[in-house]
Amino acid sequence: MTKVKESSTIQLNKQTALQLCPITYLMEKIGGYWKPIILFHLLSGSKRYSELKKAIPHVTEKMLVQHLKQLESDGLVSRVSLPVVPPHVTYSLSDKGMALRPVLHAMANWAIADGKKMKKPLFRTMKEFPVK
Amino acid sequence: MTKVKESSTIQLNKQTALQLCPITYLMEKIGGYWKPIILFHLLSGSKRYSELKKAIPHVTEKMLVQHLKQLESDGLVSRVSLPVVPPHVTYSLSDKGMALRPVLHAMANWAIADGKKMKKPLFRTMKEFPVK
DNA sequence: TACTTTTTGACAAGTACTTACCCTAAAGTA
DNA sequence: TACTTTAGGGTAAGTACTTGTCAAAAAGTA
Repeated sequence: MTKVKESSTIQLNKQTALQLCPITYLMEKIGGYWKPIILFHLLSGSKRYSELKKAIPHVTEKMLVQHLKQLESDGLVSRVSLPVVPPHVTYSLSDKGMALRPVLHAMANWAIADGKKMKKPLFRTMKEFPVK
Repeated sequence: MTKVKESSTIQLNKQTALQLCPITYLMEKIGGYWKPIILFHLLSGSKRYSELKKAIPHVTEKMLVQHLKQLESDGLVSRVSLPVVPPHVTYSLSDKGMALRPVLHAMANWAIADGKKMKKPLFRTMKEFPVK
């Protein structure tokens, strides 16, 4: 990940904000565009790197790897690498990551409900997105 | 908001991704660092611009205004401006925004649970964050 | 031998996000 | 008169995010 200037104003203020706003705390962990999407796809079970790439077609490999690394170092995702050639790496949600299930479900439900209002509904039911 | 190059690869791919992944759909609406934080603060009732600024001390005015505008144009937030001097503007959640309550609650609950594991818990209970 | 497969790493370049600083309007107050 | 208040707008500059392209490693297959 790109290094962040530690001394900037926000960085300092964030210290206190983290202790005041739970959402701010969560955004530090899974904020950004890709992380929730990645976590959601892992909700249905562990996936190989290439499976994730297929499941999230519009993410670049760069982003996928980068965010998986961050998620791993934040303890939300477990990485298992088999020492074979070609490489075989699987990612899955850790217990801590699994604790995000209600959040991801709430997100998906909102999207499904909101998407249904359109002429051509985007999604039908939550069943389309099986959970392990 | 800064204009987005419509012809980029992701933009095109997003079209299809939106119809496949509900989380992607939601991230298009409230993705990013600040929006969930703003929405969370509006959960406890409508707020004046200056109240929001106080409640979220580390956001710059630029960001606050920009995201409020986007949230308004996405129909999640209502803006009421009284034609007085000095200006008096209040923001509140629309019905559509209110529908995000379960999402925001799930987020807050996760943060509270996760924060409790630390030596010095970040938050105590959800009661600290009253909801209208 | 040449090509394929899988999971990345390195680097350069472009795009988006965020900040910092200065400015306004018009009434009320000192 | 001078200063304060509120809700932003404008511009420039810095920082972070994202992409695109090139490359490796080592076994298996044509």
